[in-house]
Amino acid sequence: MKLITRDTDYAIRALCFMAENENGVTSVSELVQKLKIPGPFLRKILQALNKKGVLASFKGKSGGFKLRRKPKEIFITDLIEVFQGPLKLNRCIFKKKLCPSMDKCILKKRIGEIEQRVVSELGLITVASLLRRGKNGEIFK
Amino acid sequence: MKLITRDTDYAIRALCFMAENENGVTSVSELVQKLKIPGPFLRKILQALNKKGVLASFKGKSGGFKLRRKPKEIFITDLIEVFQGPLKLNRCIFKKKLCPSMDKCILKKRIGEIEQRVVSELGLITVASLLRRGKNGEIFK
DNA sequence: CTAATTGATACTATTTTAGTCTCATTTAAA
DNA sequence: TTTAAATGAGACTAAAATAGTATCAATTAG
Ligand code: FES
Ligand code: FES
Repeated sequence: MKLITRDTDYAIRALCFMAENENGVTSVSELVQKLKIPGPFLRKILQALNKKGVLASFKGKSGGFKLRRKPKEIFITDLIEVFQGPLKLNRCIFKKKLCPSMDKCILKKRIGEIEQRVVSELGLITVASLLRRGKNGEIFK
Repeated sequence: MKLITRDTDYAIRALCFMAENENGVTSVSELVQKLKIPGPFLRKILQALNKKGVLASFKGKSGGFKLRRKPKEIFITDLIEVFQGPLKLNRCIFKKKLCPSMDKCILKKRIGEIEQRVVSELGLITVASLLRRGKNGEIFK
C-alpha cells in the first residue's frame, strides 16, 4: 500500500531543494548532482510539474526550473494528484452481488471516511513544512 | 492508491458468502458459481486463508472450506495483511540527504500518524459487519 | 473404483511503475 | 554567429507488482 510513489517522492525532494535555492533557477543537472536522482526521469517529472503550473521553466543555456508558488502554497496532495491521479482509496468491492446497496454499504462508507481523513491530514503538509526549521521551530521561507 | 487489491477483495466476498452459509462446508466450485470469480485464482486465495488459519479445509469428495472463526472475529485488516503484507503506508522519502533526521522528520511523522488512523479505522471492520442486517440493524450470525 | 475435491507449486499474462532515448527548439555566452 | 547547455515533446524499454492459469499429487465420500 504505497501512499507515495517514486515520482512523487522525487518531486518532493526536488521541490524542497529548489525552495531553499530561492529565486534562483535550478537546472536538472544541478539537481541530479545534489540529489542523485536519475536525470531523464527527473526531467520528465519536472516537465510534468511545469505543465501543471507548479514550476516555471526557462529554456536555453543557464535555463532550468523554479517554483511558481511559495513553498507553503505547494501541498503534497497536489503532487500526489499530478503523479498518481485523484486521491482515492475508495473503490467498490462487491459488484452487484452480496453488497446490499451502494448507499448502505458499510464497507464503502467506512473506507470513504478513512479516505476523508487521509486526504485532510495530507492536505496539511506543504513543501514549506518539510524544510529545515529554525531553533525556535519557525519555518524558513 | 489501492487500499484493497483484488485478492483481498475476492477473499472478503468469499468469506461473506461462507459466513451466511453457516456451519456448512463450501467448495470452490460453489463459490465460483455464486460469485463469478475465476476458479483457480479463488482456490489459491482460499488455500492461503487456510494456511493462515482463517479457514479450515476438507479434502476429498464433498470437501471444501469453512470459517475457522466467527465472522465477527475476522477483521479485514487480517485479510489485507495476508494478501498485501503488513499494513504500512509509511516509507522513508529522503534517504540521508535533505531529511533533517529520522526521528524529527515531519513528513515521516505525519504519514505515520495517518497510517495509525487508517489502521485503527480498518481495525473495526469485520466480516460480520459486512453482512446483511435485520430491520432493527442487528448483525446476523 | 472413481469423481470431486484440496495441496503444492510452477508458470504465464497483464498492468503499473520506473525509467531511457532521441530529436527538436531555445538561448546565454564565447 | 556559432556553440554548448538547457528544456519540450513523446516514443520507447525495463522491472516489479498484480492477476491469473495449469498441472500433478493426495484425499475421501459414495
Ligand atoms: S462494496 Fe461496493 S457498494 Fe458495497
Ligand atoms: S523522509 Fe525519511 S526520515 Fe524524513
